[in-house]
Amino acid sequence: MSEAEFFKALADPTRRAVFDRLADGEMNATELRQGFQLSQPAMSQHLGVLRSAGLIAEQKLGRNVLYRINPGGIAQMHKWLSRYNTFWPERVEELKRLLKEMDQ
Amino acid sequence: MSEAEFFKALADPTRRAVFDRLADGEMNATELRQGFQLSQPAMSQHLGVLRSAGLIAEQKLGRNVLYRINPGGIAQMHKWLSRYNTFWPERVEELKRLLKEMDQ
DNA sequence: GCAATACATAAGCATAGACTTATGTGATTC
DNA sequence: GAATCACATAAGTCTATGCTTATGTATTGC
Repeated sequence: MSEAEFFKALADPTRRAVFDRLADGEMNATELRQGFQLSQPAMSQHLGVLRSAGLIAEQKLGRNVLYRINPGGIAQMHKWLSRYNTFWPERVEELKRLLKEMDQ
Repeated sequence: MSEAEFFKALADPTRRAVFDRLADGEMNATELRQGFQLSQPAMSQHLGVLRSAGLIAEQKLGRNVLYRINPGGIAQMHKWLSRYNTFWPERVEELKRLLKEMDQ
């Protein structure tokens, strides 16, 4: 996993959609493929890229493989972004929003 | 500027380096090219991509064009990332850090 | 154990993208 | 106003990438 590999991984719209779908809950490759007009190998390759980038994690369960979001990947992105915090004027508003959200 | 075009724009290591360099202060294309082993058109094309993605802004000054980071691009990235805040365990720590930083 | 299932891997193809050289365009300098 | 400067744009090349079909490899069910 390189420094900012997640950019290349998420540059593809299909992989973004997969990632987004996994955000709703862990899933195996076959379930993930529902709704996508994609061959099984294509999905497998996409999952491989997301995994190499550290964005998702996998867990073998029998002949199935369960995929889920890897929180570390999210943290990586936040870390990268934090370098540019000074350029983020909405920062204070966002903080307020997050804090309010956390109080619920 | 599409939904998440910034991913494709920053998927390229050269463009990330350019973006990073602009974070230190606004610069024109010729100054930006210093230290990069790149032809002038290549740099111009990279800047075009970053601009289309909404990551940088440009300002014509005579025959020079001054480039700078577009804060809106940073905000866009944060907005995209915020969808996955629930997967970010370091979130609370990060918030604390930001708040402490803001107090200074 | 044999067929089926759930995946990964291999190989090939077609398009996208990053680069080059060549050229165009507007601003400056003399 | 002619040369120069600071860029953008055009066109072509080469590699990366996303897809396909074909095949390999565990695991499960009967």
